[in-house]
This record gives sequence, C-alpha cells and structure tokens, in this order.
Amino acid sequence: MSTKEGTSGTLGHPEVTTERHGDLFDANCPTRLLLDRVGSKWTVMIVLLLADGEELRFGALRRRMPGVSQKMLTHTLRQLEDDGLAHRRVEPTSPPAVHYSLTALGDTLVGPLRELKRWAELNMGAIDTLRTAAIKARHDQ
Amino acid sequence: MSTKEGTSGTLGHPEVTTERHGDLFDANCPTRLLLDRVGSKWTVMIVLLLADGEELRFGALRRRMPGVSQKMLTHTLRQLEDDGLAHRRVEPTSPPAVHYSLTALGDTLVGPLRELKRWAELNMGAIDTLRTAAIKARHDQ
DNA sequence: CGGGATCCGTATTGATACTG
DNA sequence: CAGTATCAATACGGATCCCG
Repeated sequence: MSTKEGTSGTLGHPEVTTERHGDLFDANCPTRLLLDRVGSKWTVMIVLLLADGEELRFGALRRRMPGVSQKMLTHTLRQLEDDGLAHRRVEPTSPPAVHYSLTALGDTLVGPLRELKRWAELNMGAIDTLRTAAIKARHDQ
Repeated sequence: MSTKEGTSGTLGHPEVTTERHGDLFDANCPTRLLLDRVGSKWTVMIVLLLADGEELRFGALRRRMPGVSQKMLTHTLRQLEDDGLAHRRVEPTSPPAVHYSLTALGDTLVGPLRELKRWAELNMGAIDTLRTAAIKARHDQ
C-alpha cells in the first residue's frame, strides 16, 4: 500500500517496459491495485459495515469505528466513492445529513471480504501464537 | 444489525493503553491484523506463487516478482515464516540454497486470496474507469 | 546465493483547528 | 453534522554496501 494514487505516478521506479519473464504477476496486476485499496486501514471495515444494504450516516460510521479520525474516514469514504464502491447521498437539511451505502459493485466485494474475515477470525489467534514463539526462538538462540 | 446509536459522549483520548473497547471493530480485531499483513505490498504475491505445493528458492521468487527489492522480499518472507504461513528450508551447500514453501496453515489462506484475486481481475478495470471519471467530474464542476 | 545493516525519501496516518 | 486545511510523526519501501 505504498503506491500512491493509481494515476501514472512518478515513482522513482524502473519502467517495466519488458515482459520477458512472461509471468502472471506484473505491475499492472489488478490484484495489487485492489490490495492497495483493501490494504488501506479502514476500507474493509467500512465496506463490511455497509454490507447487506446498510445505509449509515457519517457520524454513525464514525461511532462504529473506534480510533478513526474524521479525516481518514472522509478520505476513505471519498476513495470508495471514487472507485464506485460506495454511494453518497446528501440530505440538504439544516445540519446536513450524509448517508453512505454500497453500490451494486461494492456489494459484490462483500463476499470475498467476509471470507477473508472468517479466515482471520479462525486463524489469527494461532498465527499470533506462532509469531511470538518464532521471534522468541530466534531471540533465544 | 444493531442500529443503536448510544450517546457515548466521552471523546476518549486516543491512548489505547488498555483493551478499552466496546464495539465489534477494534484494534484487536483479527481481520485488521490479517489485513496489516495481506495489505503489505508483496505478501499476497508470495503466497499465491507458493500455492499448490510450489517450493521456490529465493532467487526464483525474486525473478517472478518484478520490482521487489531483496530487502522487502527477505522481510516479507521472514514475516510469513514468523506467522507460520511459510516454511524455510536451507540446504547448506557451497552457495547456500534456501527453499520456501507454504505451511498447511498458509495453504488455507490461498482460497480466500484467490477469490480476492478473481474479484480484482473481474472488476478492477471498471473501478479504474469509474475512478477516473469521478475525479474528472469533480475537477470539472 | 541469500540476506543483514544502513541511509533515506515519501506515502500514509493522525492531531488539531476552522468552516458552513 | 459533515467536511476541509495544516502540520507533524512514522512506518513503509527502495538503493546500496557488505558478509558467509
């Protein structure tokens, strides 16, 4: 998630002009583009909160996401909106009320993300144990 | 889900010294822990390359991953190893040969990641188009 | 060949403060 | 309430040199 905005960035990066390796993985790999978004700290959380047709206001989202700053929440929502994954509906009332929901496209992402979440809940405990042990072992030796 | 919006007026400090939480999503959320790893730039690529029992040497991995630096490759592999997702086998030959493969645990992650990859390949094109259009629209107006 | 150690730029995130 | 604008910290990723 270091690659900034997808727009032809001026990354001090050697141009990948050749494809002589002919491999499945490349710089323009869509998976990486997705992971740059999904890897963002709050994206998945928002998508999962808006799943199942849930429509939440800015403040409601914020309350459900402990630790998020309003700047990051705004930023991530904007990103999701620009990607066509989330929809933003503004009610021009006295204090403006902004509702967020998933688009049809965004909804299709819920499945894969839920599976990932399920995997995490099942295995992250084990991983954390293994990790601690491994590091301790290296430190020991 | 619970549409309860309690007036939790206490704007607590960001100090997360204790496990003071009350929501489903929190810092100790396993999903976030997983995404911190998966969101890393090269993790998914490595896991997918090592899928299906593939065992690859350091150099082989590197050759298949255009743009990766040896530092990041080493770092990511070490992380995967510590997490118990990858296995490292050293052959103490004249020039040392190090082979990497997935553990049983690591293998179970392949499925969810493949699904994510499939989604990406199907939809990232559309997303990129939408994103460009959205940004242009905002800039236009 | 594999990888440790170091220096370094910058993207990402966060903490305020201010606006309509 | 929802959002923008600044400023500051840091973690991420890359380049390079060196070692067994």
